[in-house]
Amino acid sequence: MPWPSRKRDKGAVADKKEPDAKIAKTEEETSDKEEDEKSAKPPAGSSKSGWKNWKKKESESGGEESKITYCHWLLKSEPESRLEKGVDVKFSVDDLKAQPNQTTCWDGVRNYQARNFLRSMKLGQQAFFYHSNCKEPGIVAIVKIVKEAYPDHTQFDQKDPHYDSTSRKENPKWSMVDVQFVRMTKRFIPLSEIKTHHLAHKADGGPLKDMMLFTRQRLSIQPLTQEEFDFVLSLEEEKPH
DNA sequence: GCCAACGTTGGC
DNA sequence: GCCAACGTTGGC
Repeated sequence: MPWPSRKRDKGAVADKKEPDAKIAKTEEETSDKEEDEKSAKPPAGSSKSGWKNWKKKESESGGEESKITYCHWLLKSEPESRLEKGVDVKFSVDDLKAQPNQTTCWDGVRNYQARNFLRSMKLGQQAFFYHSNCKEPGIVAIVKIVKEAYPDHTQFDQKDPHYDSTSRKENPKWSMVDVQFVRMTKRFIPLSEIKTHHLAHKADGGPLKDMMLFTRQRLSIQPLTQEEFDFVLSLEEEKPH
């Protein structure tokens, strides 16, 4: 499931050693191959125009399948307290700003499609910070990727709500990135308003017609096209709806 | 708190 | 490999 990301208040960030995730053992190496393939591509029905800014990435292992590289993202996080296995999973933009360097690791993602998107994130790319499962869902801030995917240590922590007993240290299933606060959006951009545009654009072919917030509603890590990102960003200059 | 959407699991 | 049961997400 697309877990909302959870960050502990550790300020747990990048400089710690990655475990020996590199030494892939043999038994499990194929365990997530099929999931790798099935996600990380545009929805079947999407028009090419919607994805035109996505660049192809050559596969290093001999071109069996070209994958798409995305440029912008939307990250969901829950700003209101909620217990999961006894642990509060709340993480609002204020919590992010309170971290050292206003940076956090985006741990707890336990959905293969979301994981694959995490793994395709590149340093410096920007993402919307989205508040979900709360009174006023919507976009509150912009963050950027400051460390590319590396193993999510919480999968090995039995006390973590997202512990995964099936994941091996030699071949971790789950990844995370580090993200840093960039700025608040000039105003809160509510889901309802984005949805209004999405519905209009479905009729008139506008930039939000295929936005994953609505076509893949439960995905916690979502790519945005340049057009989608730019359009949503343009909303911050406008009167609230 | 309700419940629709939808991903995962497991029986067959 | 199908698909019903189940569990979670997340808007409302």
